[in-house]
Amino acid sequence: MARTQGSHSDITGPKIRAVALRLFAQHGYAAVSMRQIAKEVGVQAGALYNYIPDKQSLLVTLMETHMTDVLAAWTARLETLDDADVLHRLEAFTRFHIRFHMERPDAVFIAYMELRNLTPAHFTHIEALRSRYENGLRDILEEGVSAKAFQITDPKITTLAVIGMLNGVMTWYRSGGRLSLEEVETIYWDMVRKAVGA
Amino acid sequence: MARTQGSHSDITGPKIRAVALRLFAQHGYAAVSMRQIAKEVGVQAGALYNYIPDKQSLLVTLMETHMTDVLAAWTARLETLDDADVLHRLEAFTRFHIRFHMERPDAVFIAYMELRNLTPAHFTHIEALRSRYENGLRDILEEGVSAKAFQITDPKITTLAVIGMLNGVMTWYRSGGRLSLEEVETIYWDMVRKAVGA
DNA sequence: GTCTATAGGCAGATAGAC
DNA sequence: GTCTATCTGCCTATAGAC
Repeated sequence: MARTQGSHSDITGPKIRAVALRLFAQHGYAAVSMRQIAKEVGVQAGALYNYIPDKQSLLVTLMETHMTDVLAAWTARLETLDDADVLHRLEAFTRFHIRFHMERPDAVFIAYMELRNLTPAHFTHIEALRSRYENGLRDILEEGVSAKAFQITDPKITTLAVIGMLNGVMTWYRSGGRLSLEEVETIYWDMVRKAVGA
Repeated sequence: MARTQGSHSDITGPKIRAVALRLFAQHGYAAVSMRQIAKEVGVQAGALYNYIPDKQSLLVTLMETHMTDVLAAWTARLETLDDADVLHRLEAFTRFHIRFHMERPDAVFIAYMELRNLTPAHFTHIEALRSRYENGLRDILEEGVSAKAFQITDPKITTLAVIGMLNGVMTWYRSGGRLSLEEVETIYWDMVRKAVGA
């Protein structure tokens, strides 16, 4: 049979990751076959193995990329706020978290839901990245407690509670609904501010 | 070959559901085979089909059972509080939600994570049950607003934010840690109370 | 770098014996 | 009600041609 497509393709690698991100989020890692990914990329299944050693590595790459992206983006945002007081930094984190995560719902979903499909070593690695990000919020809360700007009994738990609350947005918000994302941010910021006693 | 086990077993049905609940939560619906379930139940794969028409029905049954259990338990709890004021009802919901869900982490995880594996009809059914439960919280919040006991700009969103915050407990709390569940409940109740402006 | 073809194995579900 | 055996089909990953 004649080959159906020629070689050449510097974009096949990124395309594989983009397709996998969408399919893994939609159906779950275990439910997606390499053949499905290949079909949507537009190559045969065997060709995928020129870009990835195996299916699991593809998943790890997607999760790692997402976590380092979040970290880098928040670090960059924080640098623009060096002189801001602790309340403004908390507001910045709240709005940043909602907006950044709403822009990549597939990556967010995968980074949380597919942790159980990682080997222990990969799991530890990904969770370390997540901790570094969450510590960004914890640092703000602890500074607010020291400065007596916040009334918090347990900054570690408050960190987890706030992150949990903000993550909830991803489960229900759809653009084109009753509220703009800006309005949702403001409502959540109001709740976060009150919850920390500021 | 001789059969390895005799017939009779009124407990095989419940056992199948218990095993499936654990395995689906641990590895994900798509990653668990009927043979795996059968092995842990102690029967051959074919025998499972005396109890369930197919794999998907098993998943639906688990999710439906969980949702009706939550609804029934909260309804029962609410009936013991008929004369309580709105602040006490909100506290009761907060503590109930954390405690009830922490007692069945597997069912909670499945009921949230495996929604994408449902047919549209099943999805609608399960989501309707979830809405009925969440409306229990929304009713409290709206009553609190009417009574001017809470300062909330948007009860619908506050409902989702509070549920999201409380659900976060399931992702990190492990018994035997630094805090008892009672203490965690109290910390979260403190945040919920402040967040609604009570 | 992509193709075709295939190895080797496991999947969900069913049939018929007991 | 459970067994064994099996149908049919898809899975991941690799080999070798071009």
